[in-house]
Amino acid sequence: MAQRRVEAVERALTLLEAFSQERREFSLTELANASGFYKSTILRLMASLEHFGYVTRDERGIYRVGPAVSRLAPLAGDGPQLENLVRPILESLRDASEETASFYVRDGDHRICRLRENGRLEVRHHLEEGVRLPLGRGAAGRVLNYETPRGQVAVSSGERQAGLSAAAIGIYNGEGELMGALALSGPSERFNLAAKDRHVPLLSQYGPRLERQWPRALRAS
Amino acid sequence: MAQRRVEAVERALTLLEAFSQERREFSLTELANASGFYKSTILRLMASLEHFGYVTRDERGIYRVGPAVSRLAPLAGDGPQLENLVRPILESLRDASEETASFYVRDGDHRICRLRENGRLEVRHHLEEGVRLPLGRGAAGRVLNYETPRGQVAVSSGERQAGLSAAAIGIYNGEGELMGALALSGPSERFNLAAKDRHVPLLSQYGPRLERQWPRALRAS
DNA sequence: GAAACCGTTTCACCAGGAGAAACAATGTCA
DNA sequence: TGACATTGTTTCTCCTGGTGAAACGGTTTC
Repeated sequence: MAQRRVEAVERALTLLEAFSQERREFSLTELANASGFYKSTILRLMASLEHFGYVTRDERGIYRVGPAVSRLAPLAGDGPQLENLVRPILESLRDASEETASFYVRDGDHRICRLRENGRLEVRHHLEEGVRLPLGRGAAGRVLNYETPRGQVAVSSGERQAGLSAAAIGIYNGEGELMGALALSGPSERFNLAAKDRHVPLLSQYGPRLERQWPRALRAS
Repeated sequence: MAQRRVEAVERALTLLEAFSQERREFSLTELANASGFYKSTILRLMASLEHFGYVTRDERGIYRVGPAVSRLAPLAGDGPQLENLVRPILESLRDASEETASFYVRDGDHRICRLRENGRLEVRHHLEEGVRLPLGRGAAGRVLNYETPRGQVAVSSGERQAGLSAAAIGIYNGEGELMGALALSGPSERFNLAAKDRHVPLLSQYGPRLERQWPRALRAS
């Protein structure tokens, strides 16, 4: 009886999951420890991933994420469309608040920072596009986890990371589906003072504006 | 006797290869036609890819590239490091030439546009990050295919696309390995006039400058 | 209302992948 | 210098589990 999924593929993808911002290089043995698979198995799986450019391997045998993902990344969600739509809003939010503005989408039981404009102040929340964070913790996390009613701004302080505060609002498309979360974040000491009077109103203003511009066909995935 | 690669994994990756800028949505049957695999096979492979977030599937059964690749993309090569290094140079080149500036890396028998700053003029070469182009054709393509001696600027006109001209120079690390190609491109009519006097010298100037800044550990993959 | 087309389910067969152990090539320490 | 540990690689047997083909049920088309 055929399964409904393919184990070998899932193992290969599990290996890819080991790579992260903090850990972007693996030797064979390290991958074996991280995944629990046999080295011979990993060797075969990684050879296929390497053949398609999803990982590279240098002369010392160290594995890294390869260029093929860079090719696919712009196709995720709706490629440049999302960027053209959201980026200008992030820039406005960043300039108006002087804090880091970002747009998160849900990815299973995590959330991914798809776009961000880092604040310009020396002390700021420095965020990278593509980082994967837990659902449920942090303002944007709770919004994407459906813990916040539509149209309401969630705020958090030190929830996911000590000293970091944030505010976020859900972005819904015309059919009422949650497309992502628009967020502002910065150091608690400064952020909390201005949150009520400035950051929350900003999101209440720009969130619905973004929703109004949201194209019917765009799913930020 | 065990193979040295895993067939099921390669089939899954072949399915991902079907997606491109021009074609970012597939129904099951379309994928079957594009890949030649049986529909039942595709259903299983895609279920695994979907489970890990590499593709998504909407209520109508349409497949799209999923958010997991957005998570991995910043890890490719050396993530933000490459961007922080090359982006400022692209901006300078773009401003000095008024044409589109880009940075390509090799990916097997193709090249990928990793970073770009599009020109600001109305008639311009509009390029997207992540596009995959053939090796061997176009100035950057020939550079990455080792058809141009180190330090020399390659020029092309209408080679890959009619009406499009470009100039490119190879970027080598301290060990003399080719890391990528720095390129300028624009509409032939305008570009060719200024190429000899402005664009080629600009690349001769910025190419070596980038090489001097290139960190020992950075491999753009 | 038949034909065409779609996505999905089922199942027998056997290719091919997992697992384990053996092996080779370095690296490390006494 | 030699023993031992650690790394990546190869080999081989067994049997899982993936492929391929056909059948199924729903929807659209004409």
